[in-house]
Amino acid sequence: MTTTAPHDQVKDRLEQAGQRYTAGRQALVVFLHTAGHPVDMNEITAASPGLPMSSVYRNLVVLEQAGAVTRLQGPGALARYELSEELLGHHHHLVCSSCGRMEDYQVPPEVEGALLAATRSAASNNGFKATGHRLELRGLCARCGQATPGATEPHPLT
Amino acid sequence: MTTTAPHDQVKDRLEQAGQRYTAGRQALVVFLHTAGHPVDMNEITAASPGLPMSSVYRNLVVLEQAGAVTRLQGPGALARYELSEELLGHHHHLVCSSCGRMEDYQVPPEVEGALLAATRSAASNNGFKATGHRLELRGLCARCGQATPGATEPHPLT
DNA sequence: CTCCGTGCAAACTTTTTGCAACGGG
DNA sequence: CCCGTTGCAAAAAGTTTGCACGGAG
Repeated sequence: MTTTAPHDQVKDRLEQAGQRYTAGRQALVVFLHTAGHPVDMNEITAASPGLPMSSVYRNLVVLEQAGAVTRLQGPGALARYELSEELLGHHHHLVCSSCGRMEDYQVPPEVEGALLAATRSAASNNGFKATGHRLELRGLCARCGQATPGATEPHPLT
Repeated sequence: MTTTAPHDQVKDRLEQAGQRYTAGRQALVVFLHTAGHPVDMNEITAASPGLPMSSVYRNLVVLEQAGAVTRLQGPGALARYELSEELLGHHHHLVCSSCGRMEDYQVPPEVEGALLAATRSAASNNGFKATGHRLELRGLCARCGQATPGATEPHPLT
């Protein structure tokens, strides 16, 4: 699961963008990589107490612009971040409607094919030029399975 | 396109929740209904200058809890709202990666079938109990088709 | 020496909440 | 009358920005 973090690719992308692959950025990439699922600010700061949020946000912006990180908007107000599909490969997400947690998820190839087809057929629709797709499977994660079903309140932490 | 707004269903739902279907709420429902796509606060307040945002937010919460309105998190920071699927029927969205605008979109039945199948097969995955799905087709809307492709900045307005 | 990156604090944006006044049933 | 609803203003939550310092190239 914890295969070596994609430091080289990230470094290349950053340097192409005229940015350095500093210690803080490496730590961020390692954290995103080992987390294995899209993380939010709470998770990041919980993992490194004292780390200033502004630096984290700034580094996330830099990494996003370099194409190394993707920012996702979950159901809640908090943004979530993960390594980009260019590093991680194409995938989708399971989203817990109770706590907002996300997990990566690969759909079966037939479904992926159907989504590709839908993207292409939508390419003509309404003047919209569709270029990609994003699927969320909503439900309850293991933690929330038994708690307040139907609710939308966030869970304690992580 | 502008079939009669679903006042009766909304009213029923609100009354079941012990809430009234006031003028402000009716106006909101009419606006959501005639807009025909998920709208954000800017669009709402632009349509009714002077209307206090707090009331709009509160009414949206009430309507959401009554199951008449759904809150969507677009790519940007602003939340978008539309009439719930219970009123509008099941559908998905085209999302402009440049300006954040969303349009409703029905996928072909085969794709919908594949999504259902994926939802069911994910039901077993990771302890996640998948109960529904949400598909976004990303691309450029008609307005943004020629402008700054690849960018993620919002467009002027509406 | 020159920039890029960092930390801190303050600003900003979006959304929520408290409180007093209003008005329909 | 009562209680849900409204408006205004203040607060909260999340994110962004300005500025000065420090370290890498």
